[in-house]
Amino acid sequence: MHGPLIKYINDYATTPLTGSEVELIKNTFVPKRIRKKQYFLQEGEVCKYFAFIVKGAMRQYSVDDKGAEHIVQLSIENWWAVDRESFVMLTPSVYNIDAWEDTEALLTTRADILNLYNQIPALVEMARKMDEKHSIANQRRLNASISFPAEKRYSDFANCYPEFLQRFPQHIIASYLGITKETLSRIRKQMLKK
Amino acid sequence: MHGPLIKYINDYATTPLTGSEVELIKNTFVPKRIRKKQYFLQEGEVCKYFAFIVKGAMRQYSVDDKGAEHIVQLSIENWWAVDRESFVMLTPSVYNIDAWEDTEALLTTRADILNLYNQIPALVEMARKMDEKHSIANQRRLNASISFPAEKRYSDFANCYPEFLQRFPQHIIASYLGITKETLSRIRKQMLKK
DNA sequence: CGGTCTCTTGACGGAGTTCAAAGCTAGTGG
DNA sequence: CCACTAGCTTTGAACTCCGTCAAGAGACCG
Repeated sequence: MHGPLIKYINDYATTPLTGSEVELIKNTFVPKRIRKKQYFLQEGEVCKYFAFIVKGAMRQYSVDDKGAEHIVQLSIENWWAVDRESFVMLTPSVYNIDAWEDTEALLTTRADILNLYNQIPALVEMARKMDEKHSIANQRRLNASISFPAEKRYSDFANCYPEFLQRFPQHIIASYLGITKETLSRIRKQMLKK
Repeated sequence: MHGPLIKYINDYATTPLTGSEVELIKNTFVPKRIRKKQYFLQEGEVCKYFAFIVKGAMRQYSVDDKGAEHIVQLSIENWWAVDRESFVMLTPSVYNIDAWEDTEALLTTRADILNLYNQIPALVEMARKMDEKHSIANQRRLNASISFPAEKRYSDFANCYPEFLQRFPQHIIASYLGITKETLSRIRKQMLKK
């Protein structure tokens, strides 16, 4: 169960985890099943857990005044699911996170992970690199959202994350891109002509 | 000259910097003047330096096919200026960073800062917290850009960063929000009526 | 089967863009 | 002290992309 997480950390760190470090991690990250449609986090709650996805798919979204969902993050295997703002600041979250497919995840709390940071340098390194990667991806997405028209955003997304097109339906992708499902449908039709 | 940076780090870290650590930092961060309109980074270059702004204001933006600028980041005193993607991955940047006002900054390279991370735990801690904060801010902005209409994005921005309204002209703010200067002008007119 | 979820299509409306022109402001030099 | 310029903001009119609403067509699953 913890294999993918250990591999993930080792891939990011310069020196591999020792046996005792692996044990620590196994004791700290607790396996949890989240069934399709089940909430991992609901709006208004504090996000207590940081989840590493071993299998499955999750989505993070806000809901506006009119009840419309806006997807801010999609995650599949070897990704993380968490509302960082709520997790770090201990403030109520404005987001919901739920499972789009039946999911197996590894959960840890803020206290436990801070504790691990003190004991496992490789984990600190991994966290830093992960944050950097995350930060970069967000920067790109932000730049795309203010600089590019919908069609280019979609084709960039399709190139960059082809797996996601298989795993999530179109109206979810549309919401992630900040457009409606109808607009995405029309864009795809346009693109076929070329 | 290094005072604000030392203070900044101490504010983020749990234990204050020792005298020798302060010395290390002073030797690693090199002061640099960047005059108004002068480039700190040009599109196509690799971003070699990480800048802490002691005094002044800078902007980071991309330029699209039609020559229009899209502001992705604005920074003033006690903020950082860098294209993280280029800095970390050593890839040519798609952004420009230039000084909007005469600026005094403290510069360091990737090699030097990685080196410092090994010697100053407080700096690692500061970097982690800074990344977290940055990540959170980006998440908010992203969510805003796909969830909220222009007027709400502007009023949120005005509440959150009132200093920026003083320091940057309207057309810069408009670009940062992903709208045209004309639209922002009309939005402000609307808001005055209320 | 019937129900739920998903995708498509059309007609209409609205938020925001584009283009063009004019007004405003602050700094510069005579 | 005034004239001039450059950068910034405002305004109007036409247009465009995208959202909204509504209806229908597949597809999948119990």
